Amino acid sequence: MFQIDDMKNIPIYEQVIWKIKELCLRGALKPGEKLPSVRELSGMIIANPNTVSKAYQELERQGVIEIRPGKGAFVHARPPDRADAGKQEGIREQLRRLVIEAIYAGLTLEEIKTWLEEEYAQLGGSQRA
Amino acid sequence: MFQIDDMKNIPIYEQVIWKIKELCLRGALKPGEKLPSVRELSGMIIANPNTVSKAYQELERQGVIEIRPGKGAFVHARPPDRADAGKQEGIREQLRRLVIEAIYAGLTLEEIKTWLEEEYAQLGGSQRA
Amino acid sequence: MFQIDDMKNIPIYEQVIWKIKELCLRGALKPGEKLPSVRELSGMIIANPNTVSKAYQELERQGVIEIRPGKGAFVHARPPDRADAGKQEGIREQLRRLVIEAIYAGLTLEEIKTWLEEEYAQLGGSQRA
Amino acid sequence: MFQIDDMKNIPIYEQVIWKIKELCLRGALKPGEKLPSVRELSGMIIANPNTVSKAYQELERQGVIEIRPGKGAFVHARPPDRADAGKQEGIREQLRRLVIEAIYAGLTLEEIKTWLEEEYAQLGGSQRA
DNA sequence: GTGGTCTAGACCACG
DNA sequence: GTGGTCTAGACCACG
Repeated sequence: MFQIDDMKNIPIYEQVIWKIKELCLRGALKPGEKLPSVRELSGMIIANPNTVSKAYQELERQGVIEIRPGKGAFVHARPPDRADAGKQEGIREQLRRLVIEAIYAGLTLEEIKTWLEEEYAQLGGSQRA
Repeated sequence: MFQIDDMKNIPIYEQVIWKIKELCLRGALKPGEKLPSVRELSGMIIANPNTVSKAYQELERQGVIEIRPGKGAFVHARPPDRADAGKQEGIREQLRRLVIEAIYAGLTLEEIKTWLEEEYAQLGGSQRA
Repeated sequence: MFQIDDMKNIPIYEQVIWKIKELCLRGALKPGEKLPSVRELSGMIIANPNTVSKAYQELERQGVIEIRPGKGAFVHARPPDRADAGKQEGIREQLRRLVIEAIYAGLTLEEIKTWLEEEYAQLGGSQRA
Repeated sequence: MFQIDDMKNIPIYEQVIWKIKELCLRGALKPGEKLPSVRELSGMIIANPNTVSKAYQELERQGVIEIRPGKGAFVHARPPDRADAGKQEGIREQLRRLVIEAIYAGLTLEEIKTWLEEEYAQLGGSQRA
């Protein structure tokens, strides 16, 4: 569930951030639910508690979770649906680079679109749109 | 043309790589065409020659350009259409993360798809697909 | 009356201390009046009795209340008007930091002064000054 | 200049944040100016580089400085003058607590106002208002 | 038991 | 030389 693949050059704390966001979107982690403690999770993924703590703090800053010191970390109740213009532009920039790489990898527009739909569906996007 | 914005924490050499790939895909740089020399380009974008050199070497490794020692760097004739399974999986992984961020930024599937199509079209993808 | 909002990371026992001091200053708690027992108050605000007990002990240390073992806690008769030099310096330090944050938040001197006057008035400061 | 007094219970990294903000407001650090490197500053104040780094990253997040990895940290060019409603409410809350403490320390409204004006003036607030 | 802070020290990418 | 990441481990406040 919290299995982290040590991917190539992607910082562990970012992988933790993405994994938890993914679990929240899939509904595997529900609003109000308690996350594993910093120590528990660091033990599970064999990482340093500081690394996990850094991920949790960034997740709180992004409004995904809420940290109650001494109590633990909890999935934030209010769903994240703000439309941040700056963030959206950053995502478009990422998309631009992804398309460049995709074309060089021999992928067609249709293939990418299919993947996109699959990933969106797996993240429960259909419930939102 | 080779204008590099020092974007948020993206290494300059990666920006150079993407920019040259983009220009190749758009047809602004044609197969066989000579690229600016390392010194010329580093002067244009006010970057360290080592940085540009690193970008060129990576571009050659990826088969995008060819470096002929003493002659310069040239856009590779062979069009980029190989299907690298490992690379494709990496792209899918990128796409997964992009979708997670997009949902948290309040974007719908349709919006992302529209962007995808626009970016693909701008890179001359229609000629390939 | 003793409603405690679990504010952003401010320890509950400190919130209790401030709330009781505020009620004393406003006159809602009068000199000699009996405070709720530790158990009563911890029940009201849904907090650990240890937490409330810690707040009461700190309030006694500061001379705000008096704890008579077996009898309960009472608002201290002696009004709080001693001039503690060390404490005043600490307050000035707090003020310095507050002003820094206020300027960065776009507040003007006049706005802060107005707030200051309002807060002072609400705490019955006019009776003293 | 970067002297940090190890105050009672205030985290070192927060003290660094305040000190740098103060220096920026006073004009001792000018827009575009380079801050000491993480290692330099950590040596100056006898703290761990990680602690200074944490302060710098928070300062960047707040828009006070800009970190260019490999280059250093620089005072942000655009002045911070956004009016964040949430932040302003937090400041008012701080002010409320400060007034409570001030009254218990025997300070009058006039004394606090005078301090406020002095601190504001020292931070170059007159240039803004 | 929980998260927060901090140290000491290592290695790495970028330029 | 610079900041970024990470580990190992310590101590502390809160409840």
